[in-house]
Amino acid sequence: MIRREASRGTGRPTLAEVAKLAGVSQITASRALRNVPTVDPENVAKVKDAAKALGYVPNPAARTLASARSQSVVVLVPALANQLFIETLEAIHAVLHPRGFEILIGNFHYSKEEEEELIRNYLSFQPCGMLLTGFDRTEASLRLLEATGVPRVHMMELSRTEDVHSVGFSQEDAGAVVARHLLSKGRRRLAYVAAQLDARVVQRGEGFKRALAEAGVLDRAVEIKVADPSSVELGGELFQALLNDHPDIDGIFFCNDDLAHGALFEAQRRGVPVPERITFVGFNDLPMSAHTVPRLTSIRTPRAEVGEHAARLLLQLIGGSETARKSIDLGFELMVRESG
Amino acid sequence: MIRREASRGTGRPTLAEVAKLAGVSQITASRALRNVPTVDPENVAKVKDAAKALGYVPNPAARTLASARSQSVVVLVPALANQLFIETLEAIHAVLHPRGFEILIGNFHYSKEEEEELIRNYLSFQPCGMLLTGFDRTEASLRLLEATGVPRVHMMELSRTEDVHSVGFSQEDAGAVVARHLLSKGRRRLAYVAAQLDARVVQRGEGFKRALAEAGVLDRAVEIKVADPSSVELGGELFQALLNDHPDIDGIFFCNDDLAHGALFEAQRRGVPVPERITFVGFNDLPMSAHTVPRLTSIRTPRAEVGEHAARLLLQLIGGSETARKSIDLGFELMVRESG
DNA sequence: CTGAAAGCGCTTACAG
DNA sequence: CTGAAAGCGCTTACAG
Repeated sequence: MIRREASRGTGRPTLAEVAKLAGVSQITASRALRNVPTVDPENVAKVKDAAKALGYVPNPAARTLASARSQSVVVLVPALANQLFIETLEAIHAVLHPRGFEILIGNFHYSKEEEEELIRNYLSFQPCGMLLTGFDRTEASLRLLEATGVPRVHMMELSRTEDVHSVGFSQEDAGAVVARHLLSKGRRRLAYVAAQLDARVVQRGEGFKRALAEAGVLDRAVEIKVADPSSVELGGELFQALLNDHPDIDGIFFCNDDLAHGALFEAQRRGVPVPERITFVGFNDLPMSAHTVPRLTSIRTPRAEVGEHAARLLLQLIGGSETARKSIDLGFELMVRESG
Repeated sequence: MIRREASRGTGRPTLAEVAKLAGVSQITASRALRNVPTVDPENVAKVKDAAKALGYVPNPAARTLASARSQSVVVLVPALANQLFIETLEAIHAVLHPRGFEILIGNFHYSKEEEEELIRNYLSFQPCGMLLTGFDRTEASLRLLEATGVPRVHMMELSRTEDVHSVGFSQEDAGAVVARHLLSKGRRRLAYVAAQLDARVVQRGEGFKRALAEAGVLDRAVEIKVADPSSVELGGELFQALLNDHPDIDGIFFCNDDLAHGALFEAQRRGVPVPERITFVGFNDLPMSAHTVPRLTSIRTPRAEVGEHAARLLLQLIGGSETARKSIDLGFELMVRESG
């Protein structure tokens, strides 16, 4: 055989080769490529030219091993089968990928135990930052996070304490806004229909009930909560159950649009006029909600914006900025449409 | 401060410490933990006990650097904002994660150029395998894949040649099945409405038209194709346009369920009875399709199964199995419901 | 079945 | 602003 591959290694050009071609030491080449500011601009140019000429691509494993820190950001979400988090992930990606960060996506399926296992596992990759969903997790998860001291930002909810960074909006306030909207439409016999009972779903319900209490109609309100995963099908079933048990309900707040869509289909099948007989309000404002029959009134949540701001905030923390804001409230918007 | 962190490194227990505690050499410890079969079972037990006692977690960066191969599998999908690929990803994860593989998800947004950039980027992580969507990519992408020789499996379509591994079903046949179904319902003036024109959408259309040609009704058929991303909204718009230009159309095949859902809403708004006046058939059978009004007839695609089988096949290739099947046809199923 | 040595490709820490 | 040396934590290749 004429030419043998190196018996070990990747066969790709290395930093040493780049340095040699550029006529500088390896460490200077390393600094130049990482844009360390102390390097002579002339040398930076030489190194970058050499890297380009050789088609040099840094080896992330070597970099991580040497620095004990990867260029990976871990993002933990409770679900993927959910437009919500996809939009958030895309926004995160759009901020971090161009800056050379890798994104490791972990789906914990609304399970704290699964999240704990993911945290344990991903920490072994020495991520340079983490983006987490909310604040509700196991004690062990919390200890792991604190022990490693990896910079992190919590998404979707706002922290009540000053020791963590968060980007989101007030789930409680959003629930209260829905309640006041239904009341303004003259509805008095109201229901909260919820599934997939995570902390945020509970908070929405709390805000909803708080506003009903303030209006003096809480005692007439109904709450249906099931732990099952949300789905269009479940929405139809819960609506049917609600109608059977409480035929005089005149307004429903669904904890998410999926449930509301299913209820909309079921209402139509049963000939229950929406909004005339019952008013529907959803949550999240999925793209489809503007097109259903009738079009669904819903709370538009800033999903993409949460991802974008959380990623930017994390970037500041990774960069060691002390001036980073602790908490960013992005708000929400009630989209009033035909269903109520 | 009482205790300082080590100035370099992770501070985590290392393989050397495990080996020392177990009373064997480092390389024996390494082999024991990787389940290399040649190690004395007694030593394996000692090493595993020591690892457990120390809370040892392998350092993936060191492993990757030393072996020039990571434990990561790259999965490239054209979209995430799409129930389809989420289910596939979940199935892949369920197979690979328990076996210690990390999954790097790349979304190329139906762009071949973006896919090429992702391939280039992810290859620097030295993945041990890749799961790709379909066969339609740039020349440069193909060269990169061939050059590195990373084991790979193509998903969703079936390969026509014998040199690549694939798991999927015949998109063309599925299109033909839809056509024959519409014909069996007495429909003769048919349309194919498609967006997001990737290779698979085109193949479905080809199969559809082939069957129409065989039935002698192709010359009366209409095709609407737009390159825009699919959405519920677009489905409504395309349906409206079709109705205006070709009011006598009596059956429509939508290239995916999202478009069909939008058309269903639009039909209802305009008072066009489905299926009486026009029959609708979708593609993919999203969970919602069984619940719309009317319930949508659609082709159920084996999305989760594709992910599962592709991951298993890849595992065989990674393990060096020569007996792995080249191509796995998982088929599809026409779910006949109310819309046609 | 086991091990000492070398090496993977980078960055850190220190010195100048 | 630059560099020689050491080291990160593993696995490979070879020898026994």
